[in-house]
Amino acid sequence: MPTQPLIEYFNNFIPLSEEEKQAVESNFKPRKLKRRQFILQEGEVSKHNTFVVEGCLKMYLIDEKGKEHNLQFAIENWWIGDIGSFHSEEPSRLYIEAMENSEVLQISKEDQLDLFVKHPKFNRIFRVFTENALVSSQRRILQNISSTAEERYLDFAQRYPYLFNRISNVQIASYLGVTPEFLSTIRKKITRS
Amino acid sequence: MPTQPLIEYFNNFIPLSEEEKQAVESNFKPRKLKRRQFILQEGEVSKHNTFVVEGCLKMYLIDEKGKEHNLQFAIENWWIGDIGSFHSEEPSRLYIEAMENSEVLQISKEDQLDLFVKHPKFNRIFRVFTENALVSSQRRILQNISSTAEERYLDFAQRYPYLFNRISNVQIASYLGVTPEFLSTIRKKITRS
DNA sequence: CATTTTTCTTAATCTACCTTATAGGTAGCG
DNA sequence: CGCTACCTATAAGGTAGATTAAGAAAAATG
Repeated sequence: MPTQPLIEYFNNFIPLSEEEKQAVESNFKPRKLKRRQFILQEGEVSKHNTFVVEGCLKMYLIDEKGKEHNLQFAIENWWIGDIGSFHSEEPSRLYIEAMENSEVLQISKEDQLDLFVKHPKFNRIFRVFTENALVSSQRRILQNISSTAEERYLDFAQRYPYLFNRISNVQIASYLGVTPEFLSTIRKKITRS
Repeated sequence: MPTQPLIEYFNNFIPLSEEEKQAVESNFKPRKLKRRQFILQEGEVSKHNTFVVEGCLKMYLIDEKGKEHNLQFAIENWWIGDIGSFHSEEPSRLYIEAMENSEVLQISKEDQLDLFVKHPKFNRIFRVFTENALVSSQRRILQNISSTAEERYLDFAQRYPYLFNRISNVQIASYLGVTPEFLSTIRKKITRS
């Protein structure tokens, strides 16, 4: 049963009934992704909410100069998706790409609405997930407007050690909002001290 | 009835039954604030979720150098609160302060949970609010890591004209993550061109 | 295994933004 | 109304971080 990890994930959060487990089983579709494969590209409407069973993905913006800016990473047991486009059904400005061969579970908008109506518990579960995501997002904003790149880098290493040891510095630099060259000088400075 | 603006606000979003209106009426408490008055200070646990009926508030962090960094403003029909502290019941790192004499409606955590249980529609309403807040928050992160201060300033002016004409440049600078002095040079450059 | 692509580093030059200081203007407040 | 606090502008000098370029190491790909 490919949805097992997701059922466990929900169940750890709030215990699910058999019907609720069944609903997860039937509404989420498994999908295998190869490294470099996209599940969303700029201009497309985001049709799915995605849970990562195995692997690693990134969501990013490409600016007018062609540079990538990472908004989010997602590894095992994380969610990823352009919520704005998913709800407004307007074209996304973002890309979501597998950084490793990955395995995900996806739910469509209709199926998610259906899940919320038939099993209201998920309304509450997703409200709390979204609240948690908002809290992280706000913490990151405060850090961006109040800390130096070095402080942000050290915090990232502490906060996400599993990501830190899994992705390249180029990707971390893009997430922090600095160039890879400058991240390299930061790293040199840190090891010296 | 001081909760009338909030009831209208909810009702415009999703029509409410009479019992639901009644529940809003009885769970939200009105409160008048004077300019400079705090409804949250660093070290306190955030006990309320706040809706602004009239006036203007800001939520900010004070860093180790004593500088304020604005995370959010709120005027009429906006929500403000430290969601992280509100849910975790851990001390907040943030301040929420009235920038004008204001009138707000506040709900406590128990009352909000009670509202969600007795009137599940609010679960859905608050899920959608939180999603919208997350989308804005993510847009701001992308802007912080990919745009210059000048671009962020022009975007702020376009996106929030009512705020732009209501608060000082010092406050805008703090929100954008630049010093007031540098914002002043940006403004000079813009008017010249 | 060989080849191509990506990653990390270093260094020089350049720019966005900060710091400190000064001063006139504007608004809150008794 | 007048005082005080805050706000805005300006400018000089300083620092964080970008850009460009180039080479070596590591990893992906076939």
